Amino acid sequence: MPELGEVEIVRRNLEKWWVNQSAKQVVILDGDVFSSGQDRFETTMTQVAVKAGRRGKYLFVTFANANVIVFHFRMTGKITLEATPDARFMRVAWQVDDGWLSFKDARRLGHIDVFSAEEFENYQPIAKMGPEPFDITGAQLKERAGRRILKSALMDQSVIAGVGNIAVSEVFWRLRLAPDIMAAQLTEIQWDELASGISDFFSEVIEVDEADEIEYVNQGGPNTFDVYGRLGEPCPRCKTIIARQKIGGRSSYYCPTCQSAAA
DNA sequence: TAGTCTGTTAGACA
DNA sequence: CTGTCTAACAGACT
Repeated sequence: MPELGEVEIVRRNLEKWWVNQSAKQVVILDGDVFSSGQDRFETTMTQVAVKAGRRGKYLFVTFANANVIVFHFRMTGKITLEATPDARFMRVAWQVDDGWLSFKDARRLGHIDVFSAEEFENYQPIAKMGPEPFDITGAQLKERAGRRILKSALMDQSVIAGVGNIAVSEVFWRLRLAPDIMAAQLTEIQWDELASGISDFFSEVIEVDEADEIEYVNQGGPNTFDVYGRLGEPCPRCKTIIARQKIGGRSSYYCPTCQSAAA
């Protein structure tokens, strides 16, 4: 579920489903999901969950004993609530008042860590992460991005937290930025538009996609985006056929007319 | 079928 | 340090 908006939706769901309770039963179906702390997982899960938090694309739950369990979904991970759990793709499951929560991950790229409070403080991916999109100005974004290809800079989590491949395609289309534009080419006004555009995009995702289970465009879910995943379809603005180009190893979808380099 | 795609990111390399 | 590429993995689509 991977970009910031979807992770935030799961965080809110966990606040409803899990916080103020402890797991009644815990089942580990695939111990490989732990990149650290498997030996502390079950004892931590017996504690009451105090808070569900998020930084960028990382989701974490803080427990009564101050331990923190961190979830990262990578490409295809999710947390579901089911009355009768379906074991397909399930890696870990735990029972709460409303049913069974489980971490599911078809591609098995996601991971879980169990940290003490101090270890969590020092967890580098979060410690080094840039500001949340809701808390950054255009000028700050410009300074942090440096002089790289803009897309690469935005996807660097230490520049700004939570931006992924879909957000880049969608926000670039809205602002009419060419997919391969360099950071140094943006005007001050465009930096401001970019900072607010990213923040608006995530706010909308959270609003539109809020649901008990996240659906992925690439796994049969509906495509609610303007250009992402729409190769060969007409641009919603000008009807030019949407193209695709790899930038920094990741596909960018864009309108060759609206998003010309000169713009 | 076989090849190509996929919402991520750490680590290897130039 | 910077940027670029790949692996990790498994399923869906062409």
